[in-house]
Amino acid sequence: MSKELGITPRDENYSEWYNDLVKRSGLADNSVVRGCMVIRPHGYAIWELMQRALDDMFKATGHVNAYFPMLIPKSFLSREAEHVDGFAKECAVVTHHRLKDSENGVIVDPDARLEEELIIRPTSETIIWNSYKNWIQSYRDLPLLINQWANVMRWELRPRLFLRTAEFLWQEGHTAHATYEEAEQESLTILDIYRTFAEDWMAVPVIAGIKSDGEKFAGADHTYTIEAMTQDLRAIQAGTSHHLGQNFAKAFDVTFQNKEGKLEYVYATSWGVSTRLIGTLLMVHSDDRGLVLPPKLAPVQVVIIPIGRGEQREAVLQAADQLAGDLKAQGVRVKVDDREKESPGFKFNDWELKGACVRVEMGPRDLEAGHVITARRDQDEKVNVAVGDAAANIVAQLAAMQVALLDKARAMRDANIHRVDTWDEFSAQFSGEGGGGFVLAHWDGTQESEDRISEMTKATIRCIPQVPLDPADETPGTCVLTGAPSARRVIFAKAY
RNA sequence: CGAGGCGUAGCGCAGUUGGUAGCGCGUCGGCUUUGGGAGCCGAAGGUCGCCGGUUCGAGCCCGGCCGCCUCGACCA
Repeated sequence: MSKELGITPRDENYSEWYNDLVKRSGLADNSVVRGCMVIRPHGYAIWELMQRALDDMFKATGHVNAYFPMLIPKSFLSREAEHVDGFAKECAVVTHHRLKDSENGVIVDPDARLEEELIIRPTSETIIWNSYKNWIQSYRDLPLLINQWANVMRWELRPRLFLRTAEFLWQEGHTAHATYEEAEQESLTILDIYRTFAEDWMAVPVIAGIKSDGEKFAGADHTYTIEAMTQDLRAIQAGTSHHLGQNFAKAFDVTFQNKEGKLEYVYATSWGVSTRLIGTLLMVHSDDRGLVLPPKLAPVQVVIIPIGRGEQREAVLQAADQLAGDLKAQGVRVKVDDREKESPGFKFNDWELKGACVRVEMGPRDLEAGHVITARRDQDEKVNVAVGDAAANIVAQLAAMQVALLDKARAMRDANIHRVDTWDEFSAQFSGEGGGGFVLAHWDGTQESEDRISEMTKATIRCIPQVPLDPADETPGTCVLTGAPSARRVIFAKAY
């Protein structure tokens, strides 16, 4: 059946499954430009739902939105040494501002070379801090809590739809604070928003923690992250929140006068989540029949499929519209699929592919019996529901599904977290084709060990959990590679 | 940037020894049909990735180029 639907089964080839899923479900296409993607309406609708939920949470914690330009003077990138190192290899550069005709078609006009080349933002710290310099003079100007929704470009050599594209959509928060502690609090507040969003909206369980120095953001003092596990048992970084210390304030000379009248450099944070969240959502919940979306982020939560022709059709459609109206009144995103050309069977498959959470089948036989048939996307059974109870019942099913998806994903993840104490066990866990799950192991804290481990096993340190998964994980031990002392276990995994 | 694979109708693919370009799905028209991708009849649809070579003749052989996908090194 899956073959007919054009989706490669997961256990046959997981990455092909993912590509098929994205394309067949109508979320996105590859662009003619390598690495870029066309986000189609169904995919963009998911992004809009994500944006709304996150934006509300940012606003509720005192943030405001603004917009900064996409083009950044090349010189800005090199102000912060680590920052330029981190991004130099993947920047697109604007060099000219005019085209002209020639025999071979349109060409770049060599006379229109820019005096200073411009970088298409890979992230906006530099252009934003250049503005903050002008906006901040006094402690009264702080904190400055700004977010922007934007596109950015990182010239990826190996793109994957939603997971890693050259251009992607995201939000990036950039805040300025009077003290280190306040900036720390901000970065943790955001980390908690991300964790809450992942779990309560995406139904994706995540482990919040801090990145090792080797994995932190280029230019950050330290980086917090939320890490999820995909169905092929790899880790995926779903969001990051950085404490930038005074690095960017120093690079852009942003100082403020404190209450004592003394000049100080401000403290900064930056934080972001991207359209990668959509890829994460797919990787965690979807199956061989298509999208499985958590109700809170499903563009179509309920689809009603009227069955019957001729005289029957009119009555069925009327009943369908009635139910749709009842559901809409309760804030449910519902669609009546009244296409005449397609058969009911086609529609069942089509909406399973597109990830409608609850399907309602409604035909003459049901109307006569005074019920409708419902089917939850994450379950196999069909359930009869009395017409009078249908709206309330379906609303309850959506709520139950939201919870069930999180529970299922958490059970899957927890079953694939391993505690390992010897190098043999460790390397065995990551050998072979599988992702290997999350491995909690002791690490001596050195960059050298981190690099050697990733070289040998392809597994990297995903994070040091903020709260230990088990209190015993913070019992000192010895490094799984070197045997040197270690304060706590950290999470290793192969990552997207 | 390294290794492999693939470019033929909108999509998915076949194309034998070099001999007039095919199949399925979709599309369009007609009839019939609606409870898990319905049926029959008919029709439209092609720069065989591009350039060159071999040949009487190239989708097929040879050379070059371009693009895409998968896997590695780098990354949200």
